[in-house]
Amino acid sequence: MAAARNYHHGNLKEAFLKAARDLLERDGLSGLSLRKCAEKVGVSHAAPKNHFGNMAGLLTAMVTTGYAELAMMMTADANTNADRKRRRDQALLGYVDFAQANPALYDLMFSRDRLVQDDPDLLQQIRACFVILADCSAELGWHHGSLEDKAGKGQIAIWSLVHGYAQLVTAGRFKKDNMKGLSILDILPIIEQDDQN
Amino acid sequence: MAAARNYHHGNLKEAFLKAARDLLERDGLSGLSLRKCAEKVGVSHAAPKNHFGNMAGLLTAMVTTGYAELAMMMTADANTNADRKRRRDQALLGYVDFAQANPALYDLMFSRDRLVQDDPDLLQQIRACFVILADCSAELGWHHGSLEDKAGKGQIAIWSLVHGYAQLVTAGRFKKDNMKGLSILDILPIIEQDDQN
DNA sequence: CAGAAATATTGACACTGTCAATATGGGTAA
DNA sequence: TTACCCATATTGACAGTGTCAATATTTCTG
Repeated sequence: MAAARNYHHGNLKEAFLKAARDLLERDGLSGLSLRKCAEKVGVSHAAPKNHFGNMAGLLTAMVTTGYAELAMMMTADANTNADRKRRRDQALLGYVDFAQANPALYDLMFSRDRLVQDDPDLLQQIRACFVILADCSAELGWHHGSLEDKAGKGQIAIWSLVHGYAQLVTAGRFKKDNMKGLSILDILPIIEQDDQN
Repeated sequence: MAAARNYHHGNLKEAFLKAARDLLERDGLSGLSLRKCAEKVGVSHAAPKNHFGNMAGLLTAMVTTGYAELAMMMTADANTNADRKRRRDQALLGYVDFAQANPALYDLMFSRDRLVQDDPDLLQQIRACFVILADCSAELGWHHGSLEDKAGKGQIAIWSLVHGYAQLVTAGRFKKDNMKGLSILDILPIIEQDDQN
């Protein structure tokens, strides 16, 4: 066997990640500590250092797995042969689903604080999510500007919209009356420029 | 004089808020502590308790002033008689300007962790910002859905877009090549539904 | 089987938020 | 003025935190 049940504990790294994620969603980021993770897993308080270096390393590793899961949620049952609009809808719905299922982790994923921002694995997973969103935005309408800007601006727009929506919804910023039966797909088409004013 | 130079220190509460904000933007949220604030102001380490109760109280008060400033930035040089489109543009630009000028505070303002979410003053300031954005979204185009949904969905859409854009920009998530000379006003009009696909 | 390397533990340190007990000073009424 | 009360500030203590150096233990390798 390659990486299972080796050494003393056997896959302690993944055990830490799981414990940390449980604590994060249960008690919030301020309720998460390395020592609680260690106790939950059943090892000494300094054990995490061997696997993550420090707290920022643990959080970065956890966030990296979060982006990987986010990418999976966006492409879950997406038949590659399906038309792009269908893939786009699936990606946006999956994006919001992920945020609602993992609100504390989602917040941390967009925090500038406490993460190793230039971690190569993290950057790679972020880029993978960006690629999926870029595919979504390829057929977005475009009123002004040159054609070559289309892709770049479309990516910025759709990521801004879905990220803002996801975070504001999970933060409870919108009144529930306004949200009845509403989804990100209902919000997507309503922003456009009103030229005759 | 009413509230200046009273008691021992004189306006210690505002001194704490200013010190906390300096530390927040300089060292990030994880580098901010009550004891550092107290030392910076020149009082004992337990002094903040009298004014804010605890750390969450201090952060909540700071965030509340942040929302007040955000509202001011959105309505800064907005002539009430100006047409709505002009006021909308000013509000969106002011919104992004605020986020870029106070990135750490802006992040904290949308954090579910470490704040007293049901603080009345905080809720009031958030609502004030929402009202301004609601005014902005009143003339947004609307392709589908009934008229009575217009206002609610428009508010959700525009707040989602500008919040997502502001946070992703301040987090450095967009490549600088794509952002050259771009503003939120360039992003606003590009999202619409493509019906013929 | 022995040495090396990876992994885990122990003990310590400085720092943190919070609290109870105490001290200090301004405001107010006699 | 004097005496009192109350808001405000200080002190000292405590449990909890991340981090590190030193040490111990287990696994891998030759």
